[in-house]
Amino acid sequence: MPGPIQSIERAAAVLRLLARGSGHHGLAEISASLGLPKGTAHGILRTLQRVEFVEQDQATGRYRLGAALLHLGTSYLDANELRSRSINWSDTLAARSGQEVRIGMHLDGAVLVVHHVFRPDDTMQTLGIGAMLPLHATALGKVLLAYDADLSGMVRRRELTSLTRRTIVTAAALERVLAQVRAAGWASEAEECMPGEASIAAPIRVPGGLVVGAIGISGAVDRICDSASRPKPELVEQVTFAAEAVSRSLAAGS
Amino acid sequence: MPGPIQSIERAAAVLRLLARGSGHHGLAEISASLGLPKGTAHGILRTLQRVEFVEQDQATGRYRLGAALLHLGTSYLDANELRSRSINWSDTLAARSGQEVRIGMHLDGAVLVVHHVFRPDDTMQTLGIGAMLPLHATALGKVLLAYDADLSGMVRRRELTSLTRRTIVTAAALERVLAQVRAAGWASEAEECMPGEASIAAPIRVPGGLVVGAIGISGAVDRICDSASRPKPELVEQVTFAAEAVSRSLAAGS
DNA sequence: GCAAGCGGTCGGCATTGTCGAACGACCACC
DNA sequence: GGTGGTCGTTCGACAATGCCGACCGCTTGC
Repeated sequence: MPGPIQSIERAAAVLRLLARGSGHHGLAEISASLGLPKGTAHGILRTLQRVEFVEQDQATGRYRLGAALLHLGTSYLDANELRSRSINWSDTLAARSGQEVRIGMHLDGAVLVVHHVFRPDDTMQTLGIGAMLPLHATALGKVLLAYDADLSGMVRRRELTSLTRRTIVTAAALERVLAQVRAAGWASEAEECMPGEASIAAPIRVPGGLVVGAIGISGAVDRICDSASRPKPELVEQVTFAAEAVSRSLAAGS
Repeated sequence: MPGPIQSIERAAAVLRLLARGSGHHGLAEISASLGLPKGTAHGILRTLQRVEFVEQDQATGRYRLGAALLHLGTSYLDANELRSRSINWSDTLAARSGQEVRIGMHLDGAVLVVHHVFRPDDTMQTLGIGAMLPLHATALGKVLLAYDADLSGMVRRRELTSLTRRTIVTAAALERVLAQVRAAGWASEAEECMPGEASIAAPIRVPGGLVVGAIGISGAVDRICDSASRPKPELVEQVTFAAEAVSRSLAAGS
């Protein structure tokens, strides 16, 4: 792959940096974080501002993400085949299981949520589309790791951040779990990401077997697991069924 | 404002182009649309692909938007003060009026929807966050036009596309309506955007009076308007009240 | 009141991206 | 089954482009 364009890569790095911390970032902070001279960083920000990818706080002069990105993000959703193919089956799965449903795919060392169906009974839940979840502490993430050797290799070299007392933090333990996932064809997690919460997920494949995403349910531990702290078999069956249905739908469509 | 960076502006133009049409675009089409040599367009796309702002269809070689944009879009939402300040009042307005509520702001000659509350009774509605609505055919858009001279000047020089039989298509008629909006402090629309649908909106201001957004309700014509085809006064009052509440919240916070 | 930090500006230098032509793969149509 | 057209991609020479570090005016916090 011949030379990528430097300024565009830098602009993307600026946007990624602004996306972290969800607050306002100063020019000095940005240029220091990326190791760029102030003048260079300012030129990039000035240009991103012109195209409304970045906004500047009039009072403080600090920078934040711009409105044009919101429209680009939803335009991506409209064109995303994984999402459009899985919407119907997600609703079905949510109704049958009585739990909230998420579709995730890999992005940048994390799980990107591309679709989210609220739990049928509950009303107020925060919209999760576009959120990033940890790979090693969610059922969705374990599925993506289990079927992507490059990805699991990358994660193994990284520190596994502990989110609860139950989070898997050693590479060896994670590898054992991933082997189980590959053997079983589905993954689960109980209180490894959030106390009191558990989840189950299964892989979505394209023809040829490549795993492009995962579908899963999540909810209170006592709703997802039985008395022996094992995922309820009927829920596992519902999730794997939905995953296969979406995979078939991806294969059929185009 | 000294020189913007050419390649970044071009990359942004590519992304905007890909966002239109929601489908897959070929390299030749992109380079032709932007008036760039094929080689140059390819370099930009190659770089955008590296940072996952763009994906390429393995089979056809065509390009589409990438997953990283989804996360940037939702990160923008998290940091957007207009949205966070208006969430509570939007829920209240939806409950009182019984209609769906939208918060809009100006982006690139259109209305960008930054928040959306479903109609309380109805269940299945498509999520509207991130959508772009026409300025001249929606109540939200009329509000934004009425209080932004630059914007209304820009729109006046543009062809007003007709969406229904009732859409305002002449600059003179639009200017008359905008004067009424300024006089009344709110805007309405009936079947100018979609047959059978009507809407009411009012401006959201920051301290100093600058209009930064609009909040409005929309629904079936016979729910929004009375028998004389005029917006129901009690709904107008609820909308303007909500708009002022959000404006006060913006003033108080930060 | 001073100094340290901020965001913003400027202009010389050379690195960087631009550009048009050529390449191989693919498809569709004679 | 050739064959023309179109697709995405590569390459290398040129010079226009964007990079960079020093400098400016301003606010903020000692």
